Amino acid sequence: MLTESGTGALTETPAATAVFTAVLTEGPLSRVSLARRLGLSSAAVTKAARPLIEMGYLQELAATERTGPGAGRPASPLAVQADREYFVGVKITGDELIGVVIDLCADVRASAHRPLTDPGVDAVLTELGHLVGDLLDGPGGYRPRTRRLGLAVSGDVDRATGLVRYSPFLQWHNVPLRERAAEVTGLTVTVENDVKALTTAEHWFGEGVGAESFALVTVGSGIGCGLVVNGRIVSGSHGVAGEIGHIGVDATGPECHCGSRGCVEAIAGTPAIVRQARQASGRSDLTMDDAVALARAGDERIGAVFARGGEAIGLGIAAVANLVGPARIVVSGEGLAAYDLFERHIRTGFERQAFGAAVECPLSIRPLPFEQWARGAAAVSIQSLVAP
Amino acid sequence: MLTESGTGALTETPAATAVFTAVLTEGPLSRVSLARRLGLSSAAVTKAARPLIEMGYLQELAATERTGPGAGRPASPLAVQADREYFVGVKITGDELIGVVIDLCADVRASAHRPLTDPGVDAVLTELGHLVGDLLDGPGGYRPRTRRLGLAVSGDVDRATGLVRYSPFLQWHNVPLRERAAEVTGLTVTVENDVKALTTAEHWFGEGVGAESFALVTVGSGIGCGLVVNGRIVSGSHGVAGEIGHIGVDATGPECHCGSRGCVEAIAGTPAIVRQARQASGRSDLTMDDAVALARAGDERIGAVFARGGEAIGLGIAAVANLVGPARIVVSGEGLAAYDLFERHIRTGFERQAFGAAVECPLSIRPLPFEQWARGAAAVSIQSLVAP
DNA sequence: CGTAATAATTTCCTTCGTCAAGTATTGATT
DNA sequence: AATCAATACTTGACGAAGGAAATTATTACG
Repeated sequence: MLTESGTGALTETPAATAVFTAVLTEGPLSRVSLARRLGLSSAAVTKAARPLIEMGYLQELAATERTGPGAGRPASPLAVQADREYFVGVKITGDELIGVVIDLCADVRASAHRPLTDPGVDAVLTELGHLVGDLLDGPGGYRPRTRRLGLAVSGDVDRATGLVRYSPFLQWHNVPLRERAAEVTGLTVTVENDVKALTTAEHWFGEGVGAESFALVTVGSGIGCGLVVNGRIVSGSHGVAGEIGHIGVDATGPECHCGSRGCVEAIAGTPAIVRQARQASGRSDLTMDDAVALARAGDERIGAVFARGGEAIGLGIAAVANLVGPARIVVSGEGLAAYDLFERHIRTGFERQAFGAAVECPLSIRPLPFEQWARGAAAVSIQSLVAP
Repeated sequence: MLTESGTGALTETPAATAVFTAVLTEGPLSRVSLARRLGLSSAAVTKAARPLIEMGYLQELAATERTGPGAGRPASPLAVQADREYFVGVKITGDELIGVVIDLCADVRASAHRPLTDPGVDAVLTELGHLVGDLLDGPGGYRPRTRRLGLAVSGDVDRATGLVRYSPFLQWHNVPLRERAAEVTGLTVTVENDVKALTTAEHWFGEGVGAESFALVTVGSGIGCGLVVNGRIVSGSHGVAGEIGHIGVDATGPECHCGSRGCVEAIAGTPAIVRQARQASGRSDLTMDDAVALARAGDERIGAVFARGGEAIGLGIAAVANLVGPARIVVSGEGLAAYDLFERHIRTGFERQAFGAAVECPLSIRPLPFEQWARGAAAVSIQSLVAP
């Protein structure tokens, strides 16, 4: 059972929030190093940490062996008590709900999914209730220590109010998802755009940790981009941000559904890859898996499709790097399941177009298990606990 | 004579900084409305404002007439005392120094310029000393109330240290400009990248006031972009940010010096416009002014050059809008002296490529007197006084 | 003139974080 | 072993910042 204040937020001082966030994201840290890092006195850290330890959110680790030449009392690092609380995250797509339970360290403890036959709001909420029940009342026994649920939805989402203004795949308009989901599940709900959720997760718990700015590029049927600048997620004033799918990279390229030609998405999106692979092979029933298999087996024409796609992605990434100058960039997404076919070409495209020192921006290119989308949603709910 | 603490920064509390910034940027405001706007108690505003009034930075305006039906004590709005302090700003280009004196409201009070024959650091500093002397010891008598100098330089500048890492036109490498300029002028110096300085000025004193995020696109020999996101300027981790000049908008377009084809800059930069106008007219000695005159007179081939350029700019702007979603966008720069020839086409290009609701982003398109660059530099030095 | 309404100020109080002093724990030196 | 220097952490007094609520100021309206 959890015992803190009613709404559940850790009602702490700014210093306590900073301390908890730092320990959460940057692993075990001694009080003194926290003080240095956060620009606080060590006394302030001691005071801020005490209630967090008492509430069981932080624990003191055994002293580590000394480093450096001098003597001195060894530090007793503060670490997150991972099992103190669990968080549910659910990614809602047009045909499936994917859910996970994570602990305070954002490690996935359980996962489940449910197919959706009807993307209507009511049907989705019913399924959501079942999914959350499955996750929390199953073997792990997570229910008693779980209070929060994060939902990730593609489209225009207002995180502050939990309103889904518009979600294209679900065809939802102005759905007050936070309230609805809270009714169904009894949990405190956070709703966030899927790409932003994933970006947040990566910023707090992944490769974006410590970066003042970074970008997450997702490759799938669409090409998206989440941005963190000056330590904060970029939201876009008109509900639009991170749209890199329709940057033009090849005016002679294929037509895009947006009306233009040679958009990144029209070359490198999963459907575009499949279409081009079918053309190249002459087999109209070719699947993505087939295309990957053929390319890996050395089919040059299909290899060229991936090469061209990778390069288009790289050019899009370069545009991001040139414009906002992130400290690092992560490229991920279902479309990168075949990342071995893409990687080199992404780098080629990036290096071709990146301006000046922007080429030095580290690129991480790796596939993304679909479950990570749900983890992103759950990570947002951790964030809402810590920094509401 | 100015009398505050040694270094000159207004050493205030966070609340005082917020109050002063709000009055500075959002015009006269009563204490109560400031309190509401800033989320403070009115008592806090009273306390924060008092020393600022005593120091002469703020003044209390006469009560304005009541609004609304009810009665009540009229508000006495706080306004900036524009003449309390003056600021010098200098834009350093490869062949000229442009300087201005502005008051606390960022209104230009004096301006001057000096040609540069030698872009070497020492020569520039000597000229800078003369320019500042001309500005401060001239008719306005600004010297006694001037302590700060802002410098705007193109290229990679570290504002925090005042180091010019690299400036392409000046061919400067790692010049500790802040220290050097402080020696020469005896003023407290701030150094900033020119586009960022202009963006900052627009954010605090221009059309960007009140916007949580906005973008300033400069059109000149290059195409640049300054960004404010979540209320803060975007700096770029590797010294690169706002580079939109090399987004590809037409793969069949002219070659660009960057090695690619059809970059915005290769189509719409001033040199590109001139080159294309020469081609279109067959006159190899055509100047920019000639091209503008011919286009305005109805020359269709040259008009098409501007049309194409404007559209390219619009496409680049759309990329910015899609990626960061600014609340508004200002398009400006010397290249827009002929903005009547560009404007419609910029909007066309923007609307063609802007994604979803991003088309609703308000675009301001207007020319930019060159002196504004210097004003931007001076505005940064105001900012360094208020929020160091 | 009172009275309601709004603005600004004052007083008192809480809270947060710093400072400086003290405690704890280690390795090195005698 | 005893001491010392170095580092980590804790404690308690203090100060500064901002809030709450009462007080004063100034208006419009009856």
